[in-house]
Amino acid sequence: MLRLSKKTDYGLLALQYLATEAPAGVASARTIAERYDIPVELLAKVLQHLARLGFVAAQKGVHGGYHLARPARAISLAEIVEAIDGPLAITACGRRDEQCEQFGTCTVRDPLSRVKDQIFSVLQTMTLAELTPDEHAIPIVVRGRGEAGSGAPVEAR
Amino acid sequence: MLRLSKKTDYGLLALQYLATEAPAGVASARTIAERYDIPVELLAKVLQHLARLGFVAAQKGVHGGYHLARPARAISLAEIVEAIDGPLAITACGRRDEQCEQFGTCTVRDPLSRVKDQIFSVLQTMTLAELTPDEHAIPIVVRGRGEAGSGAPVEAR
DNA sequence: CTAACTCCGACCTGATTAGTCCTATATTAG
DNA sequence: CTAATATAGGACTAATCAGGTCGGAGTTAG
Ligand code: SF4
Ligand code: SF4
Repeated sequence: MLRLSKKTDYGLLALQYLATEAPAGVASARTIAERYDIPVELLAKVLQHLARLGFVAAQKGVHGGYHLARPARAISLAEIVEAIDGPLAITACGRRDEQCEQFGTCTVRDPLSRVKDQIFSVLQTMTLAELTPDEHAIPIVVRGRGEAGSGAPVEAR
Repeated sequence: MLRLSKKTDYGLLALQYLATEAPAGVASARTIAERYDIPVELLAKVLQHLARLGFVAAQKGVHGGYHLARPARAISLAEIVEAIDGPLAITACGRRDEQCEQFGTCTVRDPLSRVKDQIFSVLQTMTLAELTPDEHAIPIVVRGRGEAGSGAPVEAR
């Protein structure tokens, strides 16, 4: 159904919190979890993972917590999604290793791969800084062939 | 992981077959299933579903089968995906009914909805006719604001 | 030193999906 | 008419994966 996992959802929520709401940009897993009513341990795991990959820095101890390790504008959605959900793939043949039964005879693999690249591109052009509802989004237009404007371009509200 | 279901994958394969390979544009579920080595019953169910929604027309009987009910150029990927996998949604709050626990406090719902619209737009601008690897794809560039890192615009081979 | 608080890694469980099976109905070749 | 072949549709089972939970290790205030 083309959905991204709840973990990713929570991750985005947490990162967005650290980027905008958190006092001094620091907050513990517990604080964030209570703010959004997320299972503490689960969010903790997500943050741990993000810490290992260098998105956030962790501080143990009594007044510890997490804070962004990189500026919000330098973190793309694509990075976050791939960090938590693994490499982006819309089909089962998502990059080497596991290839589906009909890999050899498949005639839609390449075209679908192109679609995947386009989706990836969409995710890559949006940064964490633009994720907030406050900051008015910059209009982004997806240009298709020929008729540029026709394809229902997504605009800022 | 942002993946579309195997059913959809099979559906695309079948429709693409009917659009290009099938002699006289007609083929039975069995034929297609054997062509791609897909479980017959499963593909049959997918095709039945597509028939009910008017994508293909079914002909029962000894030399029956399915054929496209609409021209390939008039069928977008978005339609097919939504027909089989249900309404496109990248989050759990995918349109009314089921809303997740943190619906009220969520601060990323709206931005993510915009992302969804963009992805939908990508799927909508691609038709079944362009799904074939033969037909050389027209370069499609997703324009964001100035240069998103590796950018990697999607090009025709 | 120790108690409170935090991050950390492994485990378990329920939901979704992929796949199977069985029966009914319609069409046509012979 | 009858046998073969095709769609139609439901119900059932198996496998996979995401969501959630548990106990443990490290760090710091007092
Ligand atoms: S090889 Fe073809 S059928 Fe298999 S997962 Fe990739 S696109 Fe789908
Ligand atoms: S409401 Fe927010 S947290 Fe819940 S599914 Fe939608 S985007 Fe995710």
